[in-house]
Amino acid sequence: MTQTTAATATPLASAPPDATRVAVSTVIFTIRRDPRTDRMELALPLVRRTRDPHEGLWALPGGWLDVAESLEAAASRTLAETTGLEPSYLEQLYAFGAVDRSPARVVSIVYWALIRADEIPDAGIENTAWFDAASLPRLAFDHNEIVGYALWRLRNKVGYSRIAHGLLADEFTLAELREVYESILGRRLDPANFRRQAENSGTLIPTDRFRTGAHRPARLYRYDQDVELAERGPLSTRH
Amino acid sequence: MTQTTAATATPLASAPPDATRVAVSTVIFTIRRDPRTDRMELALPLVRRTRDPHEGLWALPGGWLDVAESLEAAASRTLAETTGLEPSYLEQLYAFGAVDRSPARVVSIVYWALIRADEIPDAGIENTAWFDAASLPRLAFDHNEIVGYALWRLRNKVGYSRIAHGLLADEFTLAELREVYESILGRRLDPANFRRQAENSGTLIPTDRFRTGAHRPARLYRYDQDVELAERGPLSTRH
DNA sequence: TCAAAAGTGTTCACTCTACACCCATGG
DNA sequence: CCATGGGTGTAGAGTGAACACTTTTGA
Repeated sequence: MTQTTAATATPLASAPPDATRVAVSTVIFTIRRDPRTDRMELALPLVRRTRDPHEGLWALPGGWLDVAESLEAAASRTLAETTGLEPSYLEQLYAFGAVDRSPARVVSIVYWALIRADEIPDAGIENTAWFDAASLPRLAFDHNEIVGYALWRLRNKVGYSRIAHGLLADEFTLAELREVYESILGRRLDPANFRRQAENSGTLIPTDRFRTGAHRPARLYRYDQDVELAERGPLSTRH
Repeated sequence: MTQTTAATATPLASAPPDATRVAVSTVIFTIRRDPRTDRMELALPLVRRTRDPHEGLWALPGGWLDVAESLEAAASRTLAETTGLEPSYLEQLYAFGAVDRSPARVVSIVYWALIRADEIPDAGIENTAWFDAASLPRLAFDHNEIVGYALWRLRNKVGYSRIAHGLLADEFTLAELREVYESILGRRLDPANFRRQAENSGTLIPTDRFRTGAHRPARLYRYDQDVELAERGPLSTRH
């Protein structure tokens, strides 16, 4: 089972033939209100491929790893280059390295990220579009599988950490926070019990401000910055 | 920030100059009884480096990724080549890719594994030795950090999954299982409560056999194979 | 018969869940 | 004043920690 040695002309400028190349991709979620159902839903940006493998299909934003940059730096850079986004949360997801996942041998280090809706530039970028995470088209390479895993991790992690933070503005009501959890977990949560859990988590700071609307005003909360740092695993040296 | 084009002569046989290379390493734990303290402890095999970067220091078993093998296959192969071990549990840990973690640019996909003491070949392998996971010497590259992260993951995962299985023989007493948990978590567990939790987990099958010893014989248990499969995440296509 | 591990029972504190209920606001 | 979401109270089920207690064996 050896790799073909035909020196095909590839558009990958400095790629040595016959070598394994390292790519970096990012699954980046935001949350938005579906105007039709009026429900919050997870969305992610995809980039339309303009070159040969899977040309025309949508793919995760990403690019090649530079020799002089770390994996996380590469994820940030390629994400910004393809989508213009600079997420507030970025974490390594998994390294995908099946031999047949691309015509050439590519190992992809995939990151996943969260971004607040207000951090998304208004001006769309050429060949980039946002999709409902629950109903994606067929994507290039193994990217459907990758998004599925990212969703699994997001749902998992929301259960024991405060990552919902990455999807909300600085101040938010408990109902807004609950809506984030509901759309990630895909089920309704009891407002009364959610409130108690959130208040007892020790990570929320009530403010003196209220969100006024059609009904009784709701208190605005902030996340406790101090808790933020303690929560990360042993690998997080960033920030 | 462009790539340097100097063609340096490197000892890495088929390495294209100036490219990022992909390595695979494995942190593989077993459990053994420390003859001095009579306590169970986690141990892992290390390989003494015989070449230039960090020659003489101990390092994790591993090697280069082959162009025609998957990441997991490479982890299994390099582990077998350097230590002769074939673990019963193998899972991807993390991809390490800091620019300065090696003189050359190397991205390491690190796996972690568990192996039962009875699966370890008696005959030691040249340049390989087992170390107490709690008191390691200074290792080559960033391998101390990697082992630390693997320990963190192991402790984490033992809380919500049944991986302790990978460290025990087919049949075991609850006291043996408890000792595994105690050595992983680093603290004593109440035998009575541990028994109830284990029995109520639905993953243990009591046998009719008993382990006889100095005192009252203890019932032997097996793990339920059916539960095994359901427990894995969405990525596990193996087996 | 005694030490020690195997195994059982009970209590307390805490958490999750369901759901009844009161409060405050805009219309 | 009333519909609606904000916010509180409370009772039941379930779980984990602590620990007293009984059972069974080898020495």
